[in-house]
Amino acid sequence: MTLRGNSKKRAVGERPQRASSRTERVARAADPADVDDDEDRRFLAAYDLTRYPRPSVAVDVVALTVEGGRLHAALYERTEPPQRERFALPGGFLRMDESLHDAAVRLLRDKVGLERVFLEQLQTFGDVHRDPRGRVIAVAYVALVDSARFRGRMMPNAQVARLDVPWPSETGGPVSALDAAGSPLSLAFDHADILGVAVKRLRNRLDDAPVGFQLLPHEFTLRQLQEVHEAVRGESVNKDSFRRRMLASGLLVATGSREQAVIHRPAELYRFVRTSAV
Amino acid sequence: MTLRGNSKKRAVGERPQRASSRTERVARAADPADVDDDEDRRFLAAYDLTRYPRPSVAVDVVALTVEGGRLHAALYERTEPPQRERFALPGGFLRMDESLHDAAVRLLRDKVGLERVFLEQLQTFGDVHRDPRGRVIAVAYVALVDSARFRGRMMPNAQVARLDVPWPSETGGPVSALDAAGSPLSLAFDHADILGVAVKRLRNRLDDAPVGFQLLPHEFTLRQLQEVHEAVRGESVNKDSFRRRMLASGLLVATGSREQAVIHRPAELYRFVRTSAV
DNA sequence: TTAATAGTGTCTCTGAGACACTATGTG
DNA sequence: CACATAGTGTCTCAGAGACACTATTAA
Repeated sequence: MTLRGNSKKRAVGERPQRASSRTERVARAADPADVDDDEDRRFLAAYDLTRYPRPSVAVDVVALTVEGGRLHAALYERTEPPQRERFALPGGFLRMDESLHDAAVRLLRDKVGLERVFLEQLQTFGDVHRDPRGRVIAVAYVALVDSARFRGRMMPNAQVARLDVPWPSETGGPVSALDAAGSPLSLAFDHADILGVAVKRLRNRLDDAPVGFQLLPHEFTLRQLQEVHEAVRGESVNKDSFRRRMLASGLLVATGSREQAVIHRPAELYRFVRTSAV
Repeated sequence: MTLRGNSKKRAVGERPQRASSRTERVARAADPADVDDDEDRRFLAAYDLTRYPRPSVAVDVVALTVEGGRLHAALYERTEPPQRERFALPGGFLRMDESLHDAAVRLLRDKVGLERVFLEQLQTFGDVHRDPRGRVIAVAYVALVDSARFRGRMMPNAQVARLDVPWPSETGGPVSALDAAGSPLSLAFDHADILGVAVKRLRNRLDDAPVGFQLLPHEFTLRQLQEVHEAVRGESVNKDSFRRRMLASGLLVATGSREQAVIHRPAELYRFVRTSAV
């Protein structure tokens, strides 16, 4: 490894050539990719990341659904301090052997009983005093769920709480959660802010991304899809242009069957076509 | 705190009333906000977050600019292992007394010499093996900078490297960085992916958000703004409709003065009007 | 005057909103 | 049959692209 000084003067970005003679092989060993392997191995053997102060890292999941034309989120009443009796997002601390995404999947499975749902990173919240236990940064994820999948899965201290979004369009701001009677729930930590960011992001994504189908059963009518969009946006949308836009998007495919047991003309059932971009 | 059992049976979401009698004051003390204060204080005194394993948390900044009609990012050649001689985003570990945003501001100031620039959280990267030193999650920020502000501020082992984005539209994927001669730089860790997510996000935001002005000096011509948009999108945009859209957006205000020392008709200089939404 | 870009006027095309109309199920 | 909602046809309006034309500066 005496070539270190020389190798550093090598033209930046120069690519190693295939080589067979002795000198060329030495030159090739000076390529960053090879140097790393040897040098790093020794460096890392003596290196201890945990010498330095580290925050705790939590993963919180905003599991959103639409029920009765309104946005809802899964919340748990905390049974242990701190902030006992307040309502919190399902969450927990990141384990050392799982990725952030895997942690969100695990928490959704263990705390809400849901698997195979749309899941996407939202944002990381890192204010110094956001958690009274100490320095905890929270990586928030958003899950979009068909409301039927919640049935019977909620724990006794949990509920799917209706969200009250006090701002129009994509303004942003905290969001409050209401119980079945319409009274506001006391939210733990900065979870009202996290809910607000989740709703804001979802409203934004509705315009361009193939989002919204995840909040419905596998087969659905255009009317149902429109009601989901209206619930997310918090305002009514034009029926005609909504139909045209959705049918023209190529994201929907007609199943040929129609909805059952309705008092009026039954609508065509559609299915979501997952595009290559997703 | 013997009311705990009772207070848990209290109707969910019930609001505390203002009260003065003894019994009412006890009932009021059962409100979560008050319970927390007392109960939490004792709980937290005995609680130690650091008993549990924690990852390290780094903050990495993607400082983007446009030079010569091309996107560039500030990169540092690593002088210490691991991955010495590879190029990395300016970054560092989060301190316990600063928020994530404050850390990004500090790193931008200390490592790139920039202050008061547009800065926004991008995404958090948390694959288990993304850093050979151990479990490190990285919260990435994007800074948008007028290229003139880089002049003379770069450290000797740093450069503003041209980005080569190998995908069209908002497809996504890793992005490579090129040196002045056009040869690819070897990027450290998962920083090619982080750059890719940064470019993808910027392309998306260009459509709806007041973004792009941050990449230009305080006063600029419409032509300059168009070149920035073209550099970000990686494709040419229609001049006429770009002008109309920008002027109609209300985000620009004419200064009344015109550009100097050009070989042709000088263009009006505009300034960015920060809207209330931002 | 010429070169080069700034900036305007106008035509067409496309997509959204509005609205009237027809279609098809239940009771 | 009436009722309620599904679904279609068509008009209008606004914004984007295209393109021709005028304006203004330096050399």
